Amino acid sequence: MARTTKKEAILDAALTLFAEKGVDAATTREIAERADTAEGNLYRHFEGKDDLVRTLFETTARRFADVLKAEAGDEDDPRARLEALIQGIFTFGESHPAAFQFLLASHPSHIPKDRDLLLGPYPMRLFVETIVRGVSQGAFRPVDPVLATGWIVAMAQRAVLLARMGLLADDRERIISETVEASRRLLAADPAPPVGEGPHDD
Amino acid sequence: MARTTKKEAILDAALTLFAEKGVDAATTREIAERADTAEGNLYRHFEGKDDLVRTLFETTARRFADVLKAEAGDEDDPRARLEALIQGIFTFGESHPAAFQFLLASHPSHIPKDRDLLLGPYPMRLFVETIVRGVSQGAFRPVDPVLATGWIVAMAQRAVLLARMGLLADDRERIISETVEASRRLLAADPAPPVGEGPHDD
Amino acid sequence: MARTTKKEAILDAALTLFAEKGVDAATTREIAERADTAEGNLYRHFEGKDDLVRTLFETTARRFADVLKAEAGDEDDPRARLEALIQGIFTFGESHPAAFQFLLASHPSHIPKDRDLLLGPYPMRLFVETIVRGVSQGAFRPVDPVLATGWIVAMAQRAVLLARMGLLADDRERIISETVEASRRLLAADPAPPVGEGPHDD
Amino acid sequence: MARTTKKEAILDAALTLFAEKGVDAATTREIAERADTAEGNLYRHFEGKDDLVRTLFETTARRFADVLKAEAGDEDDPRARLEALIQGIFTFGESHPAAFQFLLASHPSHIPKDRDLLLGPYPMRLFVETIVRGVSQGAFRPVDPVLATGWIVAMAQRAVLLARMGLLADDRERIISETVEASRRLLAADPAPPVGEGPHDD
DNA sequence: CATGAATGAGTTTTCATTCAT
DNA sequence: AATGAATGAAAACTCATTCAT
Repeated sequence: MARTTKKEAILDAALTLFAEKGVDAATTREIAERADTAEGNLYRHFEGKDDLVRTLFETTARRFADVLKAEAGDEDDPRARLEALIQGIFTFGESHPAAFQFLLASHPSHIPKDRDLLLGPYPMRLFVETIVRGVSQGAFRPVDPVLATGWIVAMAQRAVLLARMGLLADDRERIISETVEASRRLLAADPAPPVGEGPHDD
Repeated sequence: MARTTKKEAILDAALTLFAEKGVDAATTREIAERADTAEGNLYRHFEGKDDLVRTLFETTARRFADVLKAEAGDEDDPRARLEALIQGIFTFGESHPAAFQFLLASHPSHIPKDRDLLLGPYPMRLFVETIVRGVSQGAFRPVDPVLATGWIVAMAQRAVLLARMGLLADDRERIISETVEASRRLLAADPAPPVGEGPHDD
Repeated sequence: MARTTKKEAILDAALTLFAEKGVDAATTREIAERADTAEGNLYRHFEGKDDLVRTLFETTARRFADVLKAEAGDEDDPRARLEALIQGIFTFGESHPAAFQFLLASHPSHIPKDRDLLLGPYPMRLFVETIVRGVSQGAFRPVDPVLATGWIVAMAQRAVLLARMGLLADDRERIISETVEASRRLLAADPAPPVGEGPHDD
Repeated sequence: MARTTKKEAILDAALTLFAEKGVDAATTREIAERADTAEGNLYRHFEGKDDLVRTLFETTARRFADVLKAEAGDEDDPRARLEALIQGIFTFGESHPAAFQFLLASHPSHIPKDRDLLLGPYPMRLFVETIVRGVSQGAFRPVDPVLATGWIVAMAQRAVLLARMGLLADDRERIISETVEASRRLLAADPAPPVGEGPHDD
């Protein structure tokens, strides 16, 4: 009683294999086998292996963004929203491990357009926007929002990887709260200095 | 009377190509061509492509560690030492761009032994040791040193990548000092609370 | 609408070439060419060249055994049966010259399991069984049946080879009858000695 | 304190490897390694691999003939001489196992000239000559001497192989005496029939 | 004589893609 | 839609032979 269509089965199989061994090392034959279909059938649903990769990048990135959005909800406060987004990275890493690995470990040469992934309609944008707003509202100290996004996303991703490799002693909850706390410190606005004695930036 | 041996030429060519297009996409033919040698000669110096990858991992990781050590010198203060190490990541990213890219972007399935790269005799260990010492001396707040190493290294690496992709407005110096400052905030020990009024942790 | 499948064509081509030039000297390219197919197709039907060799050993040995069985029919008398089996070696050598050559001239290092070919479910067993029976019935003189099988099979095979090389003056029929006669003399039971005057076997 | 020259070391190494894995499967690199010399040096002593094969065929065939001659001595009686020659096959098989295997198992395509090996100045000729003489003297029954040589040599060779494979229960001495006895029966002249009662051949 | 790096043509094998059914 | 045999270009790898030292 398969609820999934053949096309979905192919996408699933490909995603898993791409994550496991990398895009190049995964063969169309393996993908077809794991999707329990004929190799030729793959070309009825996709233009070729490249198309499969492209499609997967888009859907997994969108799925990632969806998880982040769901986690952030309509939270308005930049600090709370940012923390929810970070939590979302962990959630996604756990609920979609293959997608997480695929998005992270694919060689740049396979990524359709680097800028898009980072700044396009996809995941990173949510961070950048939140940080931009937080800085302008004074909730965060002034930093380049793209750089700060890079820092925070990289931190969370690395935390997921280290946890997955069994290199961290703490449990899941603790790792997340530690990483959230770290991001808080990273962006915390400095306490307002006594009037008339502010720092000189020049 | 070339100063470089053929073996070195092969390693160089392979490193560049592996970094550019990924290990799988780089062919032995390309490598040989770029090294200006016959394809077969590659197999006199290495057991095969895999051996080439393994060798490169080891030498580039070691080279990375050497740059970090050189940058840190015999600095003893954990704070200063950590900052020097971070500076080292940028230095290495600039002086050995192909090695940097290769170490970062190779698919895990090509990495000989993940644990070794992170905790073995190689780069990451320098960070972990420094943080352990800093925490025990009270210079840093108490954190899991492996997790903190992950954060900081990931931050710096991502900063190098973003800069390389032209996504950052600031100049090199500024990006480095920002990233160093970020790591400082990440690990800064909290000010000692007034006696008798400390926070309750339970 | 060829009656033969591509797989059979490949096996045929390989057998011929293996017999002609030896397993090592026959290339997959030649095999594919002679089978009128693409080289890659060879690897859909077989795991590799080794698999091809293995498969051919099994099928040709079985085919050899089949010819022997057909020739021996349900003949019960050990003498008659043995002579039919010897006749079978010649028949096989003529009807399947490539298979005959392949079985004979392949280097031991290519033979999957020497014992099997000689004593396993295959050709030689038929001889051994017949000789065992003949000895126990007193039709043959007492000899090690394995050794006797070796003698007889080797004799017949060598006769086929010498004939094929044009070194024998006699015609086919004569060579066969001579060889059969030779085997008869080889195994003939000694005439019962007059009672009381027999040789002492100590 | 090597008594052997480099050239001899190369011949030895090649013979062993050719016997073990076949001419094609043995590489010049292996041969050089086993001879403890440089690969290139092989080409100082021989024109190439083919020359090595040719040389080995000649020397091993000659060595085989020498063993046979030594065994036969100046024995004049055809029966005794033939039995000594058969004994010689076993002697050679034991004293020069690699040479024995090399002469036997090399693919025909590597054998310089089949006729020469069988009938030329080499081993087989000794058998043919002895049998021709034995037949003309009435010591042996009338048979094609080439065919009879083939039978007897094949029998002895096969006996050596079976013994080497551990398929024979009897000990060395017994196997030899059995094989000699077999050849005796093979060629024994029929008892002269009473005058006027000769056999009818039709 | 000796060495072993270098060569390049050749080998086995892989794999994305096509196509007849 | 589905199949899986077939294709062929390209991949990794081998190896007899050459050559500078």
